[in-house]
Amino acid sequence: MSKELGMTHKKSDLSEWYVEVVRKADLAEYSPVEGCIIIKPYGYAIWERIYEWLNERIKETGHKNVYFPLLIPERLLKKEAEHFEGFTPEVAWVTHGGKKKLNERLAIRPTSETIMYTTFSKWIRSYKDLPLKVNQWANIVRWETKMTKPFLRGREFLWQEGHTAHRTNEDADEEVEKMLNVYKELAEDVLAIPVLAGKKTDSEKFAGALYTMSIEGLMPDGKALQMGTSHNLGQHFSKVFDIKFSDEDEKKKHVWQTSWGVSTRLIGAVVMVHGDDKGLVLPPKVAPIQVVIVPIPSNERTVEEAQKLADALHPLRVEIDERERTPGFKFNDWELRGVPVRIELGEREIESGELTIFRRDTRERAKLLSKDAKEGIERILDEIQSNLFDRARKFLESRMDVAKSVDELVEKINEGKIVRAAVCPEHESKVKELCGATPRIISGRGKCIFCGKDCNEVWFAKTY
RNA sequence: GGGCUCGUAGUCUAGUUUGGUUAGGAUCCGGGCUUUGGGAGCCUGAGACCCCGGUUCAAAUCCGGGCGGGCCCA
Repeated sequence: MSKELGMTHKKSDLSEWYVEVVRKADLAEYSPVEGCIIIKPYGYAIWERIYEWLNERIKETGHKNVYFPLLIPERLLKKEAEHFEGFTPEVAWVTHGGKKKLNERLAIRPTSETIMYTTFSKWIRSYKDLPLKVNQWANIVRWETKMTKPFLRGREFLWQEGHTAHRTNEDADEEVEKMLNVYKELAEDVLAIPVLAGKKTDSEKFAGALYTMSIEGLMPDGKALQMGTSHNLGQHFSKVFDIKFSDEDEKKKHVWQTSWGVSTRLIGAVVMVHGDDKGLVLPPKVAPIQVVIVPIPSNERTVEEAQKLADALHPLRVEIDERERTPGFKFNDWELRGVPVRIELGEREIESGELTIFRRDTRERAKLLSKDAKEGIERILDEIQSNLFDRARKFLESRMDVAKSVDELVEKINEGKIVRAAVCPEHESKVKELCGATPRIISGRGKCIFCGKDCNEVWFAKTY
């Protein structure tokens, strides 16, 4: 046998482990384009689980899907100064059409506010047109110069971006919060990743927003990962894109806007948070395959039994592994791919009427009466889902801490914690200088640990 | 942005220091036999020196430049 088949890095070497598990579990591979990955069928299937759940929620909350162009004329991108400033360093430009140089460069969208809002101004005439609530599923290009990592940071990624326009700021506030909560629910209930949710500091907010809210997960190395953002754009964009409506009082007013998004980065978070030394561990709700049946040996009789069992388990996502490999090979292979439940089905099981069930999260075997298969497996999948969440929650809680002084903050950050500390905006950069941590979200109010001034208390952590 | 490293079949690697047989092995892949409860075995076939230039009788090996990967630090 070869060690190269399985994982060679321990999860404690997180960075190398991560890249190895992404490749060996067949989620993604590198492409000929620097910084751009190929998402393989197994990885894409995880995205489809996220897509299906979230798309449903986006519609339930009153949004409609649309599609706007990939290319954004430079003059539109430039309109909102702060936005342009913020995105300029990482915009990729189209300068030629065939052999002809374009009169005006076209940006490949780094986000779609500017192209969408140009059109919003035509769609919105009256308060009766509000709220306008749309969403698009699209790809995005941001020319990252920092080290890229599959799913977590790349030059192109897939996401959804919601864009809404409202009559009042209160309505916009409500929308921002509502969608943040949808994201929190996605992270915690579907991906089994506990998150901190709240408002960003001004230094970390979206370029052009009034304020930004986000959900932040904590990775095993103590670095925080921004997993979703929801922005109140105020009237910054409606003023420059001239999105006005006639209100009931017959006055022309600018709309209040929001935008919000999550991306394929979530796949990276799932890998990091739940995986172990044997490879991927997928929460049942996003696992492309929830149950794999390994017939032992793979012959007519066992495969027939496996097929009956698979039928009985409908509509769970079940795969029967009929490959001409030994059981041991298959066990290792499916563990590497993180399938939550494996059923070992051989003569023993057929004769005894008891199934052998292996749980990926605990790596333990149990017996289950064949006739109770459906409800038994469903129960186990639920248990795995909540066990993964509990495990991650305990980890997060063990790494949450408070600092009352600068030394304490630096010390705790260096221990891989996410630390609450009051730091005024002028001293945020000092924190980064001292320990590499940046403000994640605002947690409350306090007196700055540097200068004693009244200010926000903020969660600090190193980040991806 | 700074530093350190590494590019040999699909994958992992030996060979590079000290230039010189047909570039060796493992795995994967195809065919055949055999086997199946934690990465089985035998036979057989196919498959590689990142690119460009230089030095040399001779370059995977030395030199220069590119391109690409990984790690660490700001």
